Amino acid sequence: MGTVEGMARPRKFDEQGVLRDVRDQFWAVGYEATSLDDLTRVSGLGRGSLYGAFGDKHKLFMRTLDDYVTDSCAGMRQSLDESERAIDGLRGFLMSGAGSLRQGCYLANSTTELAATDVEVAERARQAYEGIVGMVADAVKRAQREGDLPDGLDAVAFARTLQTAQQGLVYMGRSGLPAERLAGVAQDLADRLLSAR
Amino acid sequence: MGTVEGMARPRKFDEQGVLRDVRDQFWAVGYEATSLDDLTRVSGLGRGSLYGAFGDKHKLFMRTLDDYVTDSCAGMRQSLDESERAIDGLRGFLMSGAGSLRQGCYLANSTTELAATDVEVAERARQAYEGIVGMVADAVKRAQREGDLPDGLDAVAFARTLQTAQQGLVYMGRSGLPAERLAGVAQDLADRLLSAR
DNA sequence: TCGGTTTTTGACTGATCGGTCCACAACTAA
DNA sequence: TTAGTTGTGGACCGATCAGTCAAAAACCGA
Repeated sequence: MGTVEGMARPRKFDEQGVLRDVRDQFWAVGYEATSLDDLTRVSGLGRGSLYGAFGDKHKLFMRTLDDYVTDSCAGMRQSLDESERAIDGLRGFLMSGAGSLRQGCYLANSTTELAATDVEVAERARQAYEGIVGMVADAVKRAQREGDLPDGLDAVAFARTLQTAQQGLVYMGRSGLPAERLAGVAQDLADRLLSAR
Repeated sequence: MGTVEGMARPRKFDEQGVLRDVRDQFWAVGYEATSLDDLTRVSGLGRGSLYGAFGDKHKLFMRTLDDYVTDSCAGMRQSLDESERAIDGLRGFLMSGAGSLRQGCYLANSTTELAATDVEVAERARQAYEGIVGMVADAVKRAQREGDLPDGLDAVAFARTLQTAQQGLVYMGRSGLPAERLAGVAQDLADRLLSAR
């Protein structure tokens, strides 16, 4: 950590790089199936360094999950905000569920594996989905102002519907549905849920 | 096993009951997080009996997964066939995704945890979803004949869309979305995807 | 009752688990 | 150079892992 005086030996590794490698390992095979030997292997760090820098396995995992959620939400926010018409952003949000394929969504995978037994993971998932619903609902309201969605729509409820459909796409990709079929489903869902009627 | 002669000691346990208890344990915490001690505890059987009757941990797991898939598919088929109008069966199928709540779907949970590394699980998931798509597509075709869905619809493509939405509901339930909100989303999705237009 | 067969039980094994610890390396300030 | 501090690597720990095995128990046909 940053020291105030008598600097001592500096770290040899790149923290962000290690977190990315560790996250990818958890992502690929899950939390329980990842051993500390796996983590030292993919990171190139010894156990002492890993523990000194990030704490135990669970703390390290939560760190990667938090970073992922933060980055993902920021990306979504930006993508939704940047689209000239909100309806295009919403379509992009929905279709993004078809993009991750076999890898799935790190948060979704972790939630499925752990949320029932790990309250910290459950709480992160709850916060993340609440945040996403809020962002999507904002975009829905903008689309309403822009005349692309009916005024009568309950923005928050509709945001949850879109989020559910998006997660369905993520799951079908994870489960092995071929990319072209997944893309077709995404297109179909977008047309049915987001077509200006 | 069934013996031909000199019958010997009969089994003390109920195979179906053991399989149910074991499945519930895997279902609750996942495959990797379940130890053999957990399995002996919930089943009441010793390790030898468990191995003698079902083989190792993975074989036992696959057995519970196969049974679950068989039962689930049979239930779906029956539910779809029994509905007087196919559109009602389809609605029931979609809404069933909101029924399992925190427990989720055993196959979906297992697929998320293992499909990326376990080809047997991946193959079971593929077969199951192909079968379900076929059943749902049959119901879609019936609904078309009954005038509740437009004739121009690609039944198989639309079946995949419904399945994706249903899995989205399952996931949102697993991730902790409160029951009443989940029910609302299910209702909304059903109205949007299955309303006779 | 008894021989033959299968089931049951739990002690046991080697491997691996997550986590700790410490000798040593690498650096800064003086 | 030296004292002080922190990072590194890997040996090591007790616990737990999945899986094996043999002795005892429980049943059958005869």
